[in-house]
Amino acid sequence: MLPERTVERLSEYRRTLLRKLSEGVTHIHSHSLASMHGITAVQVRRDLMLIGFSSDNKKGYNVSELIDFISSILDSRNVIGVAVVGMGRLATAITSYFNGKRSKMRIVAAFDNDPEKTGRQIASIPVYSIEEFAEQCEKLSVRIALLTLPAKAIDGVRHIIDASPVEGVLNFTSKPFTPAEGSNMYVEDYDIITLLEKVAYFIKDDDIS
Amino acid sequence: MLPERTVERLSEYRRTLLRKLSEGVTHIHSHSLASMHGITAVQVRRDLMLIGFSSDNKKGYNVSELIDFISSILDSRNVIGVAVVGMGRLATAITSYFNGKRSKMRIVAAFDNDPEKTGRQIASIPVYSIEEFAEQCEKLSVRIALLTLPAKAIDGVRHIIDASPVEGVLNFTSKPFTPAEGSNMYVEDYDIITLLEKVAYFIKDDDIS
DNA sequence: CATCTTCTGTTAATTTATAAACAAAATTAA
DNA sequence: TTAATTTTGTTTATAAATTAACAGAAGATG
Repeated sequence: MLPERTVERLSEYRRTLLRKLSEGVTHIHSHSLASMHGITAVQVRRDLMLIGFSSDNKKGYNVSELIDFISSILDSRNVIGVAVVGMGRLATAITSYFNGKRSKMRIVAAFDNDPEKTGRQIASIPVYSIEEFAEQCEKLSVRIALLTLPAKAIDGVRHIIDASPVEGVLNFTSKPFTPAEGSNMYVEDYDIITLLEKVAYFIKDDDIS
Repeated sequence: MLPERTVERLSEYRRTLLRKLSEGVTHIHSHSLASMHGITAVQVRRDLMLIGFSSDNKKGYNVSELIDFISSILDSRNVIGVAVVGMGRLATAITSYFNGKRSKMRIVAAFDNDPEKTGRQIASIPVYSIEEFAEQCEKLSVRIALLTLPAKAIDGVRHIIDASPVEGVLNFTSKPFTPAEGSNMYVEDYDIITLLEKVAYFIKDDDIS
C-alpha cells in the first residue's frame, strides 16, 4: 500500500509522461520531471523507488516503460465503472472531460431525480432515476460514485449509496459525505470553496513574510 | 502561519458550522463536529487550539462565535477578486456555484479567446479577451486566477499570468502550472483524473487487506 | 586514458501531521 | 453535597511525508 501523496503524484507523473511521449520524448531525467511538477528530484526518485522502478542507463527514465510501470501499479485489471449522482453542469463538464482519457476507468451512468433528465443520454451517458441506483451499479460494474448534487440532497442519497456495491466516493458537494458506521468505504471530499479559501489564506500570509 | 491541512479543515468546519447555524444549532461539541467530517475530536480541538479559540463552557463551542473566529483567521480584510481563465462549462458551473457563497472572495471576471464569448456576460460575470488580463486584474483587484482552459492552452497564458498582479493560482487543467523561476506565486494543481485514480487505487487495495 | 561531472538509488535526518494520554474544570447523577 | 462522568486544552508520543546526505556508476571532458 503506497502513501496517499505518492499515489497522487504517480497519477500526475503518468499524465505528464503521456504528454511528453506524444511529443516524441523518449527519455526523461528525474530533475526534468520534478521541475514540471514543482517538486524536487529526490521526491520523484523516492516515489519511483517505492514502486520498484529503476532505469538501466543515465539518459533518464524510459518514458514509455515508466508509463507502463505506473499503469501496472495504478490501474485495476478490469475496467472500473464510475457513476455520477446529480447530472448538473459540473457533472456534464467532468464527464465530457474525463471519458476517453483513461481506459481502465469509465463514467458509465448518471443518476438524477429530475424527470427532464432521466431516460435519455447526457454527455453520452445514460441518465437513470435515482431509484435504480443499486440495480444499475450492479449491472454496470460501478465501484465509484461521483457526487455532484446540491448539498441539501446528500442526506437523501447516503443510504442509497451505502446499500449499493459502491466502494469509493468522490464528493464534490460542500457537505462531507459520511458513510454508515462500520463501512470501509473510501471517501474523498473535495470542495472548490475550500481550495479557493486555502489559496487565499496562503497568498494573504505571503504579504507578511 | 497555520499548517496546510489545518487551513483546509478550518474552511470545512466553517461551512458545516454555517449550515448548523442556519438549522438553529447554537452549540456544538468537538466530537460532533469531528464525526461530521470523519475525523477525531482531538484533531478538531487541536486545530482550534492552533488558532487560539477556546470555549467558556461545557455545552460545546458557540457556533456563531466559532464561525466569526475562523473567519477572522481565514478571511482577508478586503474582498479578494478571482478571475477565471477559460470560460467553458466547468468554469460556468464553478462560477454559478461559488458566487454569493462567500463575502470575502468573489469571481469578478472571466477571460477567453473565443470571440463568441467575449464582450458579454456568462454566469453573471463579464468575459474579456485574454489580452486584457493584466489590465482588468489591476482594475478589479484580482489576486487569484482559476485556470479552466484546455491543457494545451496553458503554455500560452503562463507569461500573461506571471506578468499580472495575480498571486495565487488554482489550476484545474491536467497540466501542472509552473510559474516563472523565482516567482513566489502560490499554486494549487487540482486534477479530477488524479482524484479518481486515487480513489480507484485505494478501493482496489481494499480487496487485498 | 584519467579526471570530473552528473545522475541514480538508498539511507539517514528532519519536518509535518495525527493520535494518544492526561490534568483541570464543569456538568450530571447519586 | 459528593462522586462519577464528560469535555476541554495541552503535552507527549507516534506515524507520515519530505528533504538532505552520500556512495556508486555512467557518461562527458580534457
